[in-house]
Amino acid sequence: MPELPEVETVKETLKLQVLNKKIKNVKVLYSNIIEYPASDIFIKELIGQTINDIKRRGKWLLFELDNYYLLSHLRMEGKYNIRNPKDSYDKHEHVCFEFTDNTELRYKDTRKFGRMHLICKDDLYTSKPLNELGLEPWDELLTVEYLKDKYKSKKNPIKTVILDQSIIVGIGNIYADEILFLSNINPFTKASELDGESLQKIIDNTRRVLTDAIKMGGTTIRTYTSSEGVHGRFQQNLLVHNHEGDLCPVCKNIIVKVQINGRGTYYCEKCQNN
DNA sequence: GTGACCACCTGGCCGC
DNA sequence: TGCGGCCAGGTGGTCA
Repeated sequence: MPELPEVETVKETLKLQVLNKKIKNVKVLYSNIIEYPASDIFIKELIGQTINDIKRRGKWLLFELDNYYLLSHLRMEGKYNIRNPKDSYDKHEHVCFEFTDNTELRYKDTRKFGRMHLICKDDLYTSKPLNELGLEPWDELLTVEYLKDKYKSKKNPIKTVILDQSIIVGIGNIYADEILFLSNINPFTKASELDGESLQKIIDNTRRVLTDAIKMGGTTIRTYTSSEGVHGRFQQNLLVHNHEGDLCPVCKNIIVKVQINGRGTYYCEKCQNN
């Protein structure tokens, strides 16, 4: 499933494929994907716009157009593919952007969880959804003091809180397990009970894990691949996630899987004792 | 403000 | 072999 490194990989791939292309028409085949505005307005406003740049904020892709930003969240299995207009539609292709050069960018999403917003350029960071996002992992404002302040009232397990996109963006279930393992932090520990040393480890290992994952093109688990079927290689580096019953790479204890607030969580009971 | 729970959605997997 | 039920997951909404 796309987390920050996967979105970064998709962004870079798309920049090579659709930059400076002008939208001739838009087809919305499953309107629930379009969160804002109504799909008929979404289509009308997109026609004639050119894709001038593609950025990323957290797990959101930001297509910079002439007058708008098209925001796209891939959620679980969203992906983009360049197609020929003559290609038949896959049943999971829900939105199609037709370009003036006779190519198409199609949004495919097996589970239909992905969402798109069309936001006026001036409102990008003051309106939903970007105004509710926390700090990027590499933001210099991400410090122990920042996390102490954000976590002081959080009684939930750190595994739950580290996924909170209003504090740090980009961490999903896979990387949360890896970050907590590298930080020797038990996923059940209440966020408010973490000391400064543990918070610093979370910051350092978040940056380390996500940087490494981006270098390797992200992680491909189960059905997820990025644009054009590019497979990430970081899954080979996963130390605990998806390793239930395997030996811990550090202490050789058995890695266990538990549920924390409904999320599958993999960890080593011996190494992760803080 | 916070936490718990549910809905969204479909393919894969498992047990019968 | 076929069927039913459960699971996976990120996010937003509702309610206490």
